[in-house]
Amino acid sequence: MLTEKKLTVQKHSDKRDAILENLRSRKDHPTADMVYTSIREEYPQISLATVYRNLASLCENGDIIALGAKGRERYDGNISPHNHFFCLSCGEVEDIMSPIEISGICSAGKEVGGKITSASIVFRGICGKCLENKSKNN
Amino acid sequence: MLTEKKLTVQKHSDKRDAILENLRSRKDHPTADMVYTSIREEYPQISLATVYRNLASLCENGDIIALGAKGRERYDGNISPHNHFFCLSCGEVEDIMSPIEISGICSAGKEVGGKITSASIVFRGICGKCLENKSKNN
DNA sequence: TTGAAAATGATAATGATTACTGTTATTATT
DNA sequence: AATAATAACAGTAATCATTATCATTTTCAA
Repeated sequence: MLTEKKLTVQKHSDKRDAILENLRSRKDHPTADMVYTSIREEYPQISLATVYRNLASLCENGDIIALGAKGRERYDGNISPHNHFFCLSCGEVEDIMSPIEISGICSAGKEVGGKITSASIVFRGICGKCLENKSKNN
Repeated sequence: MLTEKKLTVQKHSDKRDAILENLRSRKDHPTADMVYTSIREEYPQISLATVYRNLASLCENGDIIALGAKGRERYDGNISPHNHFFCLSCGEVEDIMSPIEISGICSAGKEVGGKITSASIVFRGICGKCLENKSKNN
């Protein structure tokens, strides 16, 4: 009945380290497949399943962030608080590093019956590149 | 080459009206499948594809909002500005109606090369129901 | 009424992610 | 160092939400 997650001890993994390092070293917000392509330069025989598995455990460890993108998930190796812009046209995600202040989160916390662990601002729109393409094609 | 979206004239559709009415009349944030189940009480022969199609066009019309939930999309018939809380455990979405003020969006807009069309705050955490279940099973 | 185009139902196809299985690597303990 | 337990792995099948296709029906302007 109770679906307890079996508590396991994580062992060392070169692949997981490499995936974390890969995400930390880049400034974009790659999909699992993009990480797979990139990491294969170092580990040509790595399996896509391994990439997915390690991305999931890195998220659980709090080492990286899953951005909650639609359709294909995107990951961020930068875990310092910042916000994101999602292009509705091409799916690209950009960092919004400008400091943004939110007032009223406290009352939001009271409104939710549960526990809030994170809050961030999601900006949506059309990125510069897509705007360009659009103007070319009209 | 240029993938122009063919400009079509939308014709009247009872199903689309019913789906919009369904979303407006409920306070939760159903998935496409949940809408399908509900709307079949009125239109037992409706196809799931029709539900998906109409949810998409209602979004394009600006009549409803897709919340960008992970895995399975969720829809909201309330288009007045408000924010949402996503439960990381069960996927439920709750409204955050408390007025929340954001300052600094302007500078964020400058930072993005493109055009920002919407901004909202995403709260994540564990909902009350999941917190309860967790405490029972420990 | 008629004809063009949108909407629909049924279902196949797609594509991202997860599950499974047999094998390999890690690590604590002899 | 050898052993044993189990986490991590590669390869691949399975899952599942969503989209595409296509033949038919409905809408609606002329």
